[in-house]
Amino acid sequence: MPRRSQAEAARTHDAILDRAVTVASTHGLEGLTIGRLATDMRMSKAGVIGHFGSKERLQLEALDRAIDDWRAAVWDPVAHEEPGLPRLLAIARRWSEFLGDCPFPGGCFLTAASFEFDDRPGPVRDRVREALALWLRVLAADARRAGLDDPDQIAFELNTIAMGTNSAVRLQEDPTAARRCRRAMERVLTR
Amino acid sequence: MPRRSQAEAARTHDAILDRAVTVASTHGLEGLTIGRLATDMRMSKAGVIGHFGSKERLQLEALDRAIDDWRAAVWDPVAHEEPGLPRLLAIARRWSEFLGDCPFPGGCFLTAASFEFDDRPGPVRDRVREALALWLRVLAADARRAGLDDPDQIAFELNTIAMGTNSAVRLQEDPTAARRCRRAMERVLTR
DNA sequence: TTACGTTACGAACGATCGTTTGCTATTTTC
DNA sequence: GAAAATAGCAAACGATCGTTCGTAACGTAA
Repeated sequence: MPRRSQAEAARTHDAILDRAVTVASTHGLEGLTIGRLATDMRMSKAGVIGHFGSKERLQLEALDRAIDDWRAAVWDPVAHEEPGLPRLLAIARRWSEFLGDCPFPGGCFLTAASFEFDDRPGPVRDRVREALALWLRVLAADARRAGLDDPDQIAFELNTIAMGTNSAVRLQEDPTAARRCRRAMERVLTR
Repeated sequence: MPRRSQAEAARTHDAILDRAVTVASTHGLEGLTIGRLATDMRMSKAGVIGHFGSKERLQLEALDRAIDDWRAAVWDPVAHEEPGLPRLLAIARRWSEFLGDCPFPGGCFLTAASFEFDDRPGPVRDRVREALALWLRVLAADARRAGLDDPDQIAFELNTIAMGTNSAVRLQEDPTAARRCRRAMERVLTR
């Protein structure tokens, strides 16, 4: 295959990332391999890695892509809601829907990455941690605005519910998980 | 190294499993490799795998060991408590202590395995799922005994809190996570 | 039109993966 | 005491890992 134009190369880059996010959602960011990605994309390994320089940078770009996707799916639809309890309730609804019917075949990418890298120092872990910490601050800020007691505890609880729900959906294949998730979150918010 | 007696071989077997559980708690059951295990144990790869037959059987034995350890650390100390709310509160205390100060360097093994294998069919996933389902039934039974509304929802919520707490402890290195975990569980039980 | 930059390839690198084979040394069994 | 069973090793298997190299083909800018 000959060289493509720069515009086409950018599309190739994107397509590789799409595939990377899909594969990593089930096999993990570490289980993601250049060779498999190359086969899937009908490219050479060198052609794939050439777009990123190293596997770690590929992992980081895939992670950023997944974060963007997540924000677009969960945060953007509710960002316009009134800050405080109304927005928290909207988040509870949207978040649990997202977990119950996830766009990635392996469930929530960020939850999986959290557990995969929680004990492995490096830029991937740092990035996951940063994204999660930001989200916890967003939740706590709205909880404070809503006048709820101990906003950090509220944020903590909402996040644990979401992570556990991912497991209930994927591992236990519990069809009621999304409903239970929303119910649990609403209980936290309205007690 | 010459052959050892059967009693010594059993000890070797156990020592390999100990190491396997430790390594897998941070690197995952898939990141666990025979070669690394052999180096750690100062054995040959063949000597290691000879005890288990295949990597998958090693994974399953390590998983069973981790399940036993977990039960000894969390369930056994509270099993004698009065079934119902008293035991659930004891579980909340013991479980959150366990999560905050885990014997494995990589945090709760079962939580990690849940997320690692939740989308990968096979005996490992089946075993994790079975163990978790059993635990959920135990929790729900006590919740029912306690007269709590929707016992399955209670079990679901307690489990999500535990899983999320593991992430807060490991990834966020949140020193208040264990306390928040216990508080969240008690709120679920006494509302 | 020429020169340069870049995409992507094929091939190879050393390392490591899980597993198998052949063997030795020892324990266990008869 | 002879024979069978077995723990563990050394070496090698083919496969795959991430990465590097040289090169061809093409787009882009001078």
